[in-house]
Amino acid sequence: MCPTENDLSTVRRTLHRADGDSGNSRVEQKERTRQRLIESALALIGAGSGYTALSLREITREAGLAPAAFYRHFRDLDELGLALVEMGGVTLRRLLREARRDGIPPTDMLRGSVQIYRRFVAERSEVFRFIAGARGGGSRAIRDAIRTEESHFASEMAQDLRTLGTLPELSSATLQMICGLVVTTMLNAASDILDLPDGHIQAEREMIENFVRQLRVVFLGAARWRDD
Amino acid sequence: MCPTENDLSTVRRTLHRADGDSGNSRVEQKERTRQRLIESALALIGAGSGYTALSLREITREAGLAPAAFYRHFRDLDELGLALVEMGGVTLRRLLREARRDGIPPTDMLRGSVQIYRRFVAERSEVFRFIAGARGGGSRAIRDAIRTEESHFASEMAQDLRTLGTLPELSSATLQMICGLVVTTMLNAASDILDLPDGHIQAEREMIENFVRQLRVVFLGAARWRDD
DNA sequence: TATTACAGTGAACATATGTTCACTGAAAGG
DNA sequence: CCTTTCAGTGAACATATGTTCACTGTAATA
Repeated sequence: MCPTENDLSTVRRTLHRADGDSGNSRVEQKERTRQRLIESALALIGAGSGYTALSLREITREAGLAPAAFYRHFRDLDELGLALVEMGGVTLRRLLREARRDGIPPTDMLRGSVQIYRRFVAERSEVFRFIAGARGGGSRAIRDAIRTEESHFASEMAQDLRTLGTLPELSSATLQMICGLVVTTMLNAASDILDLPDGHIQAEREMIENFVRQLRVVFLGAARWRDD
Repeated sequence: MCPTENDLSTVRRTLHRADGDSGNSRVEQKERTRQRLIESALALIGAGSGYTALSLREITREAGLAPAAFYRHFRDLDELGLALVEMGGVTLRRLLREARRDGIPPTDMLRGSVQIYRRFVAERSEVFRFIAGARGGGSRAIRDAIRTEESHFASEMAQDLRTLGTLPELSSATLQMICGLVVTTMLNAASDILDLPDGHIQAEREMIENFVRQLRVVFLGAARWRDD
């Protein structure tokens, strides 16, 4: 009856979050299985099947849940897809952050950035697989969401170039246009890299080299650009 | 009863190929329904559903055939997909041919080419929808086939630039690399154009303008490029 | 402590799918 | 003319899918 008791136990549960992993409250548990669903979807994508080939039952099976449980977290597959898009967005943001933190190699800044990117694509390959697959394939809503995310990424990149003092005479609009070009080139390269027969490091080298050169062309053109 | 009668009718059918459409022989008939299957697939893609969402039964239904008839023409859906890729290839070749025939507008050759391209995308929208959708989404075999087709297209384009005398100081390898960049930019633009909410011609204008500017950056960079 | 909210279950449903098989009818060819 | 070939049929199959519903146990709450 004493009102403090329940408060205390609640608090205890809430505070114990340090040991075990990350909480036991009801909402936390729910959030955790939601994440489990998302990660199961990513795992399946990583295991080969494209996003469009994904089925609700497959995902819940992978997550160890009954099919009906899916509806407690997402209205339909597209909603799960949108969560994946968002996850793709944070991955890209992390990429930028990391590139910023590492600082740009003094001489060959382009090749350096590409190396970081290459590592990122390899490490979070499922995410890039998803984006590459759903960018043209998925439902309308998902394609739009991906486009939005790409655009945000391009803006952030333009902002970074600004702060870095690269291409100082270009207008913001032009910078944005150029970063858009860079982004599509990046995503296209990711898709190519992921489809490389593994082992053939020579083919990978060539592909990366081609990628670097394409970016060089873009920045060469950007430096030459005159707004009017 | 008279033996000539059958022969005559056969001959009549065979020779009459001029009127009606294109023949009645057994192989011709088969080829025609094969085409019907391909076009049904394209129609379904045009009507919204992505290539990966296509089903054998859906296609035969659209074509007015029993599901089992499909196997008389393709081993599985992927084989039909490869036929679609090839069709995409000839579409791109036609694009180049048409651009060549029309001749390049003296002053603004880039904007002119983009206009031709825009028209092509609009007219054969289903083909471009398919390519955009299957480029990242479809099965491994199909993605590879599309990549091959893109590469051929890039080569042919490089060849054209050579004959046209554009960028004369670039090596063939460099030219190929640059055309590769142009091709991915083109396909990306196609996918963007096709997703435009129709009616909004202002949005289309901006999108095309952005596309033109991106290509301008690429060619500006190409002109600046020095092989070493 | 008794009540409520609700994440997850398991069974059932209506529908779709790919693939098989023996078949039919008409064109092709000896 | 008689036989062979073969594109297309229609029914059946095993399997998959999305969605529903009444349910159960347990955490939250009052």
